Amino acid sequence: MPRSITKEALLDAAEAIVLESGAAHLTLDAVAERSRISKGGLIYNFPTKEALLVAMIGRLIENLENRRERIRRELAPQNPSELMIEIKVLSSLVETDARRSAAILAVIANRPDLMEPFRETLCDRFTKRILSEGHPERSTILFFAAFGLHFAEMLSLPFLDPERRKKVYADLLSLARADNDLGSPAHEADLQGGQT
Amino acid sequence: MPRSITKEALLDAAEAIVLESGAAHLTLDAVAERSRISKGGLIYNFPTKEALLVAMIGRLIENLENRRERIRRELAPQNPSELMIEIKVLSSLVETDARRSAAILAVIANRPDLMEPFRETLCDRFTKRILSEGHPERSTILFFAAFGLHFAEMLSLPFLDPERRKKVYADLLSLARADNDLGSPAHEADLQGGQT
DNA sequence: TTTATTGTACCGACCGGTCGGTATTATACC
DNA sequence: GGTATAATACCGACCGGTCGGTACAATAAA
Repeated sequence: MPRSITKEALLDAAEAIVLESGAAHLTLDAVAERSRISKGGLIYNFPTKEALLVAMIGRLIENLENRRERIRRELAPQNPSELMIEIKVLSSLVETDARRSAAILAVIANRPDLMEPFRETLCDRFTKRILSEGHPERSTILFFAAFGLHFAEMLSLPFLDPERRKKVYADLLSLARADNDLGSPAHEADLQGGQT
Repeated sequence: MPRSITKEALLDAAEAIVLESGAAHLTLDAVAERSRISKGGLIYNFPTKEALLVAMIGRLIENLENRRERIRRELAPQNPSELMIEIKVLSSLVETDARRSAAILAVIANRPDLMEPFRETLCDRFTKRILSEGHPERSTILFFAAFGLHFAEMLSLPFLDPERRKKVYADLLSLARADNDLGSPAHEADLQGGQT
């Protein structure tokens, strides 16, 4: 049990507040009231607001990594590129989950410095894994398209209706798959076994 | 003279605070202190915090639209698509300008509702103009790639070093140009004259 | 009893905003 | 010209209220 029920409820409440009212309204009292847990209970579980913010990013990263591993297993038979996995991860975040990521905005707003670990995780994955695969120019474009799409959703910018968005993610994935199949038909073993 | 020197100084200070310390630290006292204008002076120019936030988005939109018009004039000989213009606009925001856009985060954090006009502007431009041009699937991918790249820069996610980023923007632009040249070689007049 | 957890009253710092006042300049009247 | 009037731009002390955080008594679990 990595986190208690109480902690989860508090984090849920915090996310909900950010979504509904903006990061500026994320106050300890508001979190306590919304979760129907007393302020004392909140402070017991998260001694400072910083601890709460850290836990919020933590849960977000955890959620993303769980998805990624699940999708990695699901796609394994196709011998997928890291880019394909990443696109699948982002597209798997339906509206609700995508908007939950907006909790990051609360962290950026309150304590930009706490973003550092997340920044590193994200960028490392990109540079070390995706860029090192075949055809970095195309991969970069596909990655940023998926990333941009995700951010648009996160800020609920209604560029695209759900069906169209799904279609775009599908397009991105099939383009990535095409690159992957085309780029390295001979050394499948490298991608599978390589663990850098 | 659309805005006074004082107002500009106050908006500069507000942007700087958001960049350095996060939206939560954007307080009236902080803006006054940083701009070395008294709190009274600040309130004289922006009667409420909301007015300050509105002016912040206003200046951002203004800046973007000025760039767009300038770039539209510059590219006019090439008979550019809206997508090309949009990519050029985003790529013209060098690091400093891109990070200044992060002032939007302050608005989202403090008063998400004030984003509405900006949201509409952005999405209208996309759906009405870019999507209506030839080959919407490719345009969508190119647009979101540019958008994602911009957002990454805004949040100073160091995915790419400056040279690489420039290269990606150049790639996006040449792809957009290829689509544009290929898509409508016969009816240039339509794109030029059509004013919907 | 000990320990873990919760509820609540409270504190001082800080927040957005008000208000009485000042400095400067332009205009009006004599 | 000299002086009263007024508009503009700005100043900074202050107010009511909110914030993150503390103190501590009450309760539950062992």
